[in-house]
Amino acid sequence: MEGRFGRGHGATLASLAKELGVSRTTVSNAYNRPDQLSPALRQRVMDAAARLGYAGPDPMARSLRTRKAGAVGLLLTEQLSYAFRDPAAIAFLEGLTLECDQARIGLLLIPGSPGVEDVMSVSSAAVDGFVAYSTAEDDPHLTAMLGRPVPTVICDQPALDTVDLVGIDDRGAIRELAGHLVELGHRRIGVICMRLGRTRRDGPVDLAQQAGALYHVQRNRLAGLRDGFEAAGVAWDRIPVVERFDHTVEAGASATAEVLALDPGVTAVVATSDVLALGAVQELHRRRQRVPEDVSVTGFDGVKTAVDAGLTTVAQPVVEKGRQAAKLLLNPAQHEQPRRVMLPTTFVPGSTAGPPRV
Amino acid sequence: MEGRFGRGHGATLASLAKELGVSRTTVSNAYNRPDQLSPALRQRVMDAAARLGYAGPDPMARSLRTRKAGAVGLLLTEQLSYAFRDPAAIAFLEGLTLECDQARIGLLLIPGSPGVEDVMSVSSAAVDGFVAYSTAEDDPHLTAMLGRPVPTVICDQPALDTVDLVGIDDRGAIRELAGHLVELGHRRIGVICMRLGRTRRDGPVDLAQQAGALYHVQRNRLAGLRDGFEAAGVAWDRIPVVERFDHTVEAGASATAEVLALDPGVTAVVATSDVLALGAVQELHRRRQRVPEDVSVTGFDGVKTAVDAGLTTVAQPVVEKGRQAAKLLLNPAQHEQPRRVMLPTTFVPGSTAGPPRV
DNA sequence: TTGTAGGCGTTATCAA
DNA sequence: TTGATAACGCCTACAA
Repeated sequence: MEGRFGRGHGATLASLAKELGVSRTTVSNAYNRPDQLSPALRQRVMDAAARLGYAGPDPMARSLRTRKAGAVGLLLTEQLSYAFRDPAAIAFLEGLTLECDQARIGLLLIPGSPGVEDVMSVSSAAVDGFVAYSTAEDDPHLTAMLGRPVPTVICDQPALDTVDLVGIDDRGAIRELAGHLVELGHRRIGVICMRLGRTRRDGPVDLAQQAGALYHVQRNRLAGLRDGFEAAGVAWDRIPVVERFDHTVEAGASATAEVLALDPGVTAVVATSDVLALGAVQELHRRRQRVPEDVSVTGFDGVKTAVDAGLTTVAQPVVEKGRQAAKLLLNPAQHEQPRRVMLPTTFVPGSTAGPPRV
Repeated sequence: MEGRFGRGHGATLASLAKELGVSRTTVSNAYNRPDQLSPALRQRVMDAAARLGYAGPDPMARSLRTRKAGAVGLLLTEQLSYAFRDPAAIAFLEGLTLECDQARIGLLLIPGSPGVEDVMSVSSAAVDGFVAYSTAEDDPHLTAMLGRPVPTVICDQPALDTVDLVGIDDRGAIRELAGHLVELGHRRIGVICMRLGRTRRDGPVDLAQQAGALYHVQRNRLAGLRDGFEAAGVAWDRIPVVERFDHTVEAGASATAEVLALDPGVTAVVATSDVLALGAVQELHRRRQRVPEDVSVTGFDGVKTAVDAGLTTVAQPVVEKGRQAAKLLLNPAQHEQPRRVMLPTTFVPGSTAGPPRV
């Protein structure tokens, strides 16, 4: 990736200055402080620049000198392309960029998949700050990011007591959903959840695995469900909980199949995300089961396609999470106290949860 | 955005070297060429780094020295947040990031709205190359980008004979669609299109404005429609063409209302994008018109929601456009000849185009 | 295996 | 209004 059709290859601020017989300061000022210069001289500089194919101060040199990159980094800890497939991630990015636009700063998407141990992409990212979106507690990219001497904000997870956080009350929100199912009369349910750790694992998870999940959001959602169902006297350790590493509709469908194999008598399938829930509905329909007459289904997130499809779920303000994260980053903390922005969630009744079949 | 909770603020490669009583080279090697170092010494370096809070070589200084940023820039010439609202842009980004992931390089989203004349965000972006996505021919951001001495690829528009391009045959593709409508019997149609220039304008456009459009894609699509309809003996200058600056479903709806006011007798509304077409369908339904029984509607792009809704349209491989753009950028041209990657389009019959009402 | 030294291209400070 | 000088923090021949 070098050169291009022989255009402006070598001119620098210094070479321009020499050509014009002025100092480098003058050329620099022509670009950065037009008012510190006679218009005539400035024009001479600009003309010469055009003639020599000088496109202005080199961004890297400038960044080194000013200690500013003019960009913030987004750490996803997932294939970058995932961000454009997952509706919640897309909405989060929309919120983030809303603020970036306003502040006129760039957003650098930093590559780094869960399996990759190489954190060079993080340690060598030229940014003025980082936002980490929903990473595992033990992710090396996260560690690398926290090591960098720039402000940092975490969205969703993990909650660390040295870093600003934007999130929601996952545990409380899903507990409410559980309460709703309990009130409808459900006592025999199945749960499908997103990945609990960074290594691929698919299948049923026991209590220890639930408690040890390094994705705090999932851990909290499972804990919230447990809160809700145990309050109604349902033994949590008898509820099948099936994990999926991939967060796709297909994964939700196959997880549902697995839940039904584990307990064919469930009257409700609770998913910890809308995407998985959509898969559950799909699998149930494939089996000629009606939703919610035969089996109820609930999700989490409130993504548009799910809400449009009538899913019973909990909506969280994802775009707003992005905005708040950017705002925290752009207005760094004054005190030593890390800041917490907890956003409200809303129960979405939908039409996929009803009384259990009798 | 300075500092954070007093963590590692000052350590540099040089200070680390002094602390350890070794040369800067040694410390540098510890990070960049571990094999050029005795494991013991390397460990000493890393330990000292951890102790002093040194997070590794400064990215900006490294970039300056190596002349590599480890990122490519994406120029949208639109609010950044737009990229996460427009389905086609999202798909393009997915394609782009698919390749970025593989190459382990970052993607820098560069702010710059159509109205903004300040191109600092472009001239000071620390990137190894640029992809410009569908910009106006006269956009100053584009000019600034082309001035930078790094490789560049343009997607969709404008077609410049000095720059690599990825695109489709807009004119031919939509001509086919026009032919389809002609065959069905449509002779009286209305057209709604996206913005033709960088300044806000909404309303009917005349022939001169069509020909002068600085967004080549729109110009070509209108030309393709003209080709198709004139071939059937329809006088193009009698066809109402309504422009909308905003690319939203609402804009499509209001443009449709305007078309219908201009010619209440149209039997088909042709939109130059699916998003606008969706708005057309919406507006027609609001008016209790059946689609396609009363009025036919066609789109362009083949975005998922539109295809799912049964829209008659032309599908283009948007994700693939992103991949190809990234590939061109990552494998720079060997010759002086600019490269052209023209991707195939597919006619999607859908169910929103039928014979005209009699 | 380790050290020396020059320079990447710019901006900040201070003086003229 | 303009110029001289000193960093910014690092990489990399080259030498030892």
